[in-house]
Amino acid sequence: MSDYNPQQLEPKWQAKWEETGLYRQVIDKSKPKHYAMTMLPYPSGDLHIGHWYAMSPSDARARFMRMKGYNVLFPMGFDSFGLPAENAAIKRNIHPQKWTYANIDRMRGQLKSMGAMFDWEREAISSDPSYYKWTQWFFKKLMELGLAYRKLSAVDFCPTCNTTLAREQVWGDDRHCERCGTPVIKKDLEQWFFKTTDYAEELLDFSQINWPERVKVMQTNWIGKSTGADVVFKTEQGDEMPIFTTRPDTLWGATFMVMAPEHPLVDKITTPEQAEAVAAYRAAAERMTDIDRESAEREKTGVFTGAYAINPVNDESIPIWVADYVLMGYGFGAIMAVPAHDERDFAFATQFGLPIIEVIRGPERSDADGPLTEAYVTKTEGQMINSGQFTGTPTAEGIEKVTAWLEEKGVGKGAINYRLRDWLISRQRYWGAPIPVIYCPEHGAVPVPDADLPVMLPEDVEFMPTGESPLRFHEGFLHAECPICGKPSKRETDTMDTFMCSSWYQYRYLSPDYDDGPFDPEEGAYWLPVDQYTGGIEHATMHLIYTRFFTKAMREMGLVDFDEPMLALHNQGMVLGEDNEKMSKSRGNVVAPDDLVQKYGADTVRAYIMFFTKWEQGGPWNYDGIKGPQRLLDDVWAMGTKEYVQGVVNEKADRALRRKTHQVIQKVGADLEDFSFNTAVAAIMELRNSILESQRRSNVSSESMAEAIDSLLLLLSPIAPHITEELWAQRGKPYSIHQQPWPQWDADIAKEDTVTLIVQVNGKVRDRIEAPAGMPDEELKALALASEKIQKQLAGQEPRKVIVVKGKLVNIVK
RNA sequence: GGGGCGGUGGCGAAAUGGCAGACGCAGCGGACUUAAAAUCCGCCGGAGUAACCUCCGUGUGGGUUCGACUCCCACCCGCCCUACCA
Repeated sequence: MSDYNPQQLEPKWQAKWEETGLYRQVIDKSKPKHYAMTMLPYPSGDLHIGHWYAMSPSDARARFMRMKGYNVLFPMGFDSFGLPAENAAIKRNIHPQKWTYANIDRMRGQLKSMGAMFDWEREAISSDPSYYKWTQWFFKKLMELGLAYRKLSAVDFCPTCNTTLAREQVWGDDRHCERCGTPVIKKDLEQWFFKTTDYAEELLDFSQINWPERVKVMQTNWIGKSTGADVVFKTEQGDEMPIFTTRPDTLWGATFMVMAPEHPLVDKITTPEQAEAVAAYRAAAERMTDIDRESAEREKTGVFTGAYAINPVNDESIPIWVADYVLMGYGFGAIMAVPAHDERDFAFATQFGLPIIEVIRGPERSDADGPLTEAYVTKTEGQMINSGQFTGTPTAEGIEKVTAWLEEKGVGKGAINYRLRDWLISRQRYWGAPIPVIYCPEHGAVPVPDADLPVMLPEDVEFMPTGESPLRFHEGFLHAECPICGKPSKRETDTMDTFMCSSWYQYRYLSPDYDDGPFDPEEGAYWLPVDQYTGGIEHATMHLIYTRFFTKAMREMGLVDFDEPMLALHNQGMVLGEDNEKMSKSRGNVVAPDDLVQKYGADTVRAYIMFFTKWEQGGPWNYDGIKGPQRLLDDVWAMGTKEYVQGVVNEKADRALRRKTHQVIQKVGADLEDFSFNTAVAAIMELRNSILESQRRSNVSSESMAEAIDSLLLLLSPIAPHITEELWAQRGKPYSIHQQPWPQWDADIAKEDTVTLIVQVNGKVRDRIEAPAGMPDEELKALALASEKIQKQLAGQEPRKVIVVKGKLVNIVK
């Protein structure tokens, strides 16, 4: 028997798998398909332990499904456009392309060392012209559908990355850039957007997908649906001033109006006396960052415009103020303020001495209580007061009745608002897919004809952090002819958000070389949609919303006939450093998978990753802990290579080993089914322990021993694919273990023949009695009552009640 | 402020409302060894006890139940998301 040497046998089997095309995944209509996908990496340079943590359990799951009889597609690729490549170019004078593709080569090699079942012939690389041609084609299709448009607006801009960002890419309470952490600033720019808001309602519908509750909640909050009414106020001069409110029942309590500083009507309505103050306030608001503006703790600021609006429900004149707590980007950028029933309005009214009129009253309050000390905001309790003919109406009913009445009067209507914003996809960077548009002085924004796709990224550009795309300074790229009239025109020099590339990669995997469309429809008809997606929670409101939007848009394009891209989703957690902190080079707590593979072999690393914590939970790495799985594989190697010498067979021991074997087959299958990798490995360890004991005692038959070992190898093969393949071969079994069916378990063999009956008195365990399995409840009860210990507990008392839990437990209530 | 997730031995963790701590790491004792590592055997939540055993124990306090780590309510702590969205 030679020693277990993963460094030698892992590359050997990886080569054999490649040579024999073991993981080539092609259409096979005789089997049910299973499209499994794990989020693709950005080629940052090195595969880190987080990639292993995300990918190797996904691989084990895909392998398990394959053994269960599915034809499994499990592809891999690279999300290879993006800022780090360009930053490397600026810092170290390496071309982004060179940097990216060197990293891809390196990481592909590292991925192969993992021994995953990726079909590399389906590899998709988003920065390949053959890929981004179709990213550009999608852009054009979205334009055709009216789902892409260009708009001048105040957008989020990262001064470090020198580019605009989508709303989803601005994070945290200080509103920083998702990539580099710099607080963003606002800039007025003309940018391309996708109309994700067109699908807001559909995106709230999760009925067709089995996704984690957490992700659904995050997306739901992000989309932020509010139901209420649009109400048209008029200024005294007669300008219409629509507002959105979720509380039309509080209209009678509106004591002032507030407009966002950017509101277009501000200039028009401001009186000459107030003009200076308003102009100063607007200028100050403009200079302020979003952090200042959106800090909820900050005291409310604002300025009176001198103008008044007419409340359509009672014709009262109320002052119009400008304040930055009202945001231009939501609703109409103007609100009616009801200080009695809105915390923000209450704070503002208090600050500026504006009147507070109560129009909703709960049962616990009366006039004797004096003025309100805080806003009363309940939507479910209370009834309307001081509200004309609606006085006395309960709140919930009031909302409906007032809305209907507004509609009747023609001054408002029921309305829904979403917090979701359209997706800003323009980036002022080089290393991305160019937006395929030419600006003609006569025809405006003209899409590049299909025949001219892809719009190639030129290689010879200057990398300077100017805040504008380097493409703008590339004369050859910039100048083009209008596709319609041929007049000298200029190309769009912004590139697309890389989330655009990753919104459709699951389709490109199907046929990465296909050139008649984004994917081969034949492949699509078989494999789509993705059955099981896995990845980190951090993409809940970015990638996972974008890709859902994209699939819905692709449905409009007639490319797919389903509504959701990924039917099931499972999120893994995050591996932390040994110090329980997020891994980072500066903290020096980074775990290097290459070193671990070098030292222990990929199988041990995989097994430990799956064993050390609940997958969705994650947690700190522990270098000592890996010894557990290491010993497991050492033991497996020993039992797989050593000849078992059968001694005197003990029937009971023999049955016990077979029972354990079948119990573990059942357990591991169920655990892998629901991503419970840690308990699956633990169950395999239990089987290992039983086998070792049986070997020590030599008291089981060779057949039972062989069954146990062969089963263990099969159960372990999705987790540790190399060692199991090697031992399978050494045991004279046919290549490959990974093509074997998942072992069957037999309920009769798995069944215990005795049970430990737990006897409780008043819920406390007082005795344990060995009893034959399958004893009727009545007999169990008798057995329990006959127990000496129980008799002592009862001390002659008659039990008040006896509860028998089928075949398991008797609880005697004194 | 709002929403979500979590809190179990020294550590990572297990437990369809039914024996809390499976499985593993570390530790302790022993065997082997000149010695160490590796390996093997045993112990391993706390308190008491020579021992059999007994009592206590799943963040805290209540509740439901014959029975609660598990369900309900309130609170404390940690992490994540969100944050003047009218």
